Amino acid sequence: MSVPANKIRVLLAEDQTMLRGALAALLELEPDIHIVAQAANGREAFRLTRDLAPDLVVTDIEMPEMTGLELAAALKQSGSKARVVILTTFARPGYLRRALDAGARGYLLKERPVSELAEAIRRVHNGLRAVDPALAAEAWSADEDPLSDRERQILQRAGDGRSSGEIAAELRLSEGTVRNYLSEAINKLGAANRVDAARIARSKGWL
Amino acid sequence: MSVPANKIRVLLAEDQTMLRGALAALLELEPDIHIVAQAANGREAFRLTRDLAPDLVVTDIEMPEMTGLELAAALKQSGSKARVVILTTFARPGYLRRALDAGARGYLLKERPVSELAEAIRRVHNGLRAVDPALAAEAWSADEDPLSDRERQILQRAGDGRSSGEIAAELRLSEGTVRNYLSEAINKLGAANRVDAARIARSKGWL
DNA sequence: CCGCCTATATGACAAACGTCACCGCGCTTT
DNA sequence: AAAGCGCGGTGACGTTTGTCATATAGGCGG
Repeated sequence: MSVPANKIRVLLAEDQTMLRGALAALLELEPDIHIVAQAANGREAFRLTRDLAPDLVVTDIEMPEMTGLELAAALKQSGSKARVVILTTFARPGYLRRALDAGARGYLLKERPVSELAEAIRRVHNGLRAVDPALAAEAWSADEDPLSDRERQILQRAGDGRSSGEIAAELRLSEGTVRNYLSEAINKLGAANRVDAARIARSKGWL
Repeated sequence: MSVPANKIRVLLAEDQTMLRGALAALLELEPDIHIVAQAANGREAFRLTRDLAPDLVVTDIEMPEMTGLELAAALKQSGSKARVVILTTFARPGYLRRALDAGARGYLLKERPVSELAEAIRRVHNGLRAVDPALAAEAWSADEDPLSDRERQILQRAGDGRSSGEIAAELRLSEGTVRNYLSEAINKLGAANRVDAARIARSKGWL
């Protein structure tokens, strides 16, 4: 493998200031990596990526304004050439699947040391993939998201403590229909009730 | 302020490997700070603090085995001379109050830059306090936790999707009693139902 | 011992929830 | 045109939840 003539130009998107700053400082110490910009949310990251055309975007998933998964999809759709590495706390198969569908080349957990992040950046910049091996294995055998869009919408709100009536009003459905969708979702997930169903779906990365 | 003759000996407790490693590396670059050990959970941090007697413990709150708040309380109770700085994502008044009750001298958010962490470490080592100013102000006017121990126990489980019957069996209460406690909690928190109540209590740091 | 407080329990009732069978409409597929 | 399908809706039924009034038993200061 050849040493790059120029540094890899990286944009870092992460909403937690302390982690973002610490990672930027450490990555900047690497001889072949340069942080061209930092963003505290997905929308800012999208704008900066368009303006600065970094080689690579390292992004968290759960951020305000726009999630990292939405960011990856938006970049892909806008024809950006920046490659995307997802960096997240969550080992949820559903997240990995969505990330790869959105064109991400790397998926790394915050449970791993910083050195692996630098390594993943190099691999992806060289056209390879960098997916956490344990998670990749798990994702292979993991179940598909069985929820429809409606069920997802409704389950999100139910998991937040809204009543069937409130959800129906918000989504302009009848209350009976909302109950029907919830019953379906509970059944599909093998849950005991709506709250349990929301918990399960969240844990799998389906919400 | 005098420059310390010897470095401040710090133990760092944080369960997320990447953040822990990055902070340790950056703090170690400070001329007056030395990381004597790292811990990935509260129990380990407690043991290492006993064995290594650091000047100061920087700890996350939400960790496996033992939370940072429990760690602070345990250190205080065991007569440890190590001072405690809490470092957390959550700007919850209830957390701050519990931290100070447990003897913590610092409370800093992960929303702040790394430089402030180093500064907080120095302040606390010099016998001062270091509490996030915005949060301190908010905590002053914040409401007291109105929940009893029983209500907290029950609300936790209800927020996880357990039924009244299941909770009753687990805690050896009658189902009616569980419903009574939940009704009380819902009323105290001004919530619409058990799930809403759990959400509110969590957001205030009472669960 | 008395009164009071707290924790737990009971019963009753209305509201919300979960389930199921079934309907109607618009769209595809054939 | 007929059949099938997905989405939304209805009605009915039993269960769970939320509320309230009330009860009992133990602890504790006076």
